[in-house]
Amino acid sequence: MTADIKPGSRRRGTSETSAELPDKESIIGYKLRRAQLLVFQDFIQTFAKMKVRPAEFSVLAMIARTPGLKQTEIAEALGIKRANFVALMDGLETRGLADRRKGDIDRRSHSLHLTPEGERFVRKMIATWNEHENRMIERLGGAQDRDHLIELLDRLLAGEPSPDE
Amino acid sequence: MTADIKPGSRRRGTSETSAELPDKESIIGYKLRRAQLLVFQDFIQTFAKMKVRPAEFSVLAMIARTPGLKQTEIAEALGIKRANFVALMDGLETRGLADRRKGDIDRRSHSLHLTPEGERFVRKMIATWNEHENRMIERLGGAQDRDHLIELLDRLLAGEPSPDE
DNA sequence: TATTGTTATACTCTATAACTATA
DNA sequence: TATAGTTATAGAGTATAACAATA
Repeated sequence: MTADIKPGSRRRGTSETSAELPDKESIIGYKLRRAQLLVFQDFIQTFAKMKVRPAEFSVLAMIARTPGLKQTEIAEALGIKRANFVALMDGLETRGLADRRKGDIDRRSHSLHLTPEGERFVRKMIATWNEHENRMIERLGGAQDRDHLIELLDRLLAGEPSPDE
Repeated sequence: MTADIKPGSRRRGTSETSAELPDKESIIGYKLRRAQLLVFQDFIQTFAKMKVRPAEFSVLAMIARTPGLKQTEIAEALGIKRANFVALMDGLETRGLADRRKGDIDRRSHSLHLTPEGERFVRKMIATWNEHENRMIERLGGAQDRDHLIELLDRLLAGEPSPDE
């Protein structure tokens, strides 16, 4: 259960095994949190005019990609508790962007779809999103670096269940 | 102001300029959030027995590295609003780990120090932290990959002011 | 009995305004 | 007048328990 870190890589990082005081600049979780905050802040500013928050964006994008999924399926896939999903979906429905349809076979479930207005809204949303995402890719140094970052983050996430109930 | 992404890197990522529906698996902010949540969850579990949360850890580590800093200096460096720092510091003081000393020159300010018990606590804390951090480094593939991840995150953060008031 | 969606609720983080004591 | 620390408070985001309708 000991770490067993690969050797020959101490060019710049801090100690792995000693009792050295950690510097926040080399702590994975700290840097991850700061970077995530920055990216979300850019996202929120970019989408302020459209009144779309990150969670709403991910729900709309997922309904657009795969219409007809059940509420619980979408909530689970995005790591949102189904209890908290209700108010989020209420908002999208009130704004006329998406709607719930009673399932034919299982009448407990709701399948989710975009309204025609929701379809139009999502098209504008994607354009705005490209603007934001390209800005982040530029900061990273290009799409290749983006791919590399995603790969490293996937390694952290590998084999983990969705953080849902 | 258009993106101007480096060419020749479309091996795996999704489109940068079209109106394609984004897949959550290739969205920087989404992956960043999930990875950060996972790392913090591991941190919280690892430190459950010591009753130390991430913010408390970073404050204790910073006081240990640089004793005598003012409250506001530490709060700002860690991206914590000074109003929210008060309760956090109250907790550390109540537990006998750190204390505030009235500044000699400027008697409005408080300089922060560890108590002797705080020093002992921090030593145990660092050992526990190494356990957690090594687990994360292992997941990434080694210290070199950790360094690479930190570098990519630093690019996102480059030139940004601390997200403080 | 179990599951889907729902309500109510609570707890943590974060954000802002206003106060006090010093400067 | 401005600053350091503080208080109070409000808003997100997230977590759990329990209920009604349906399976």
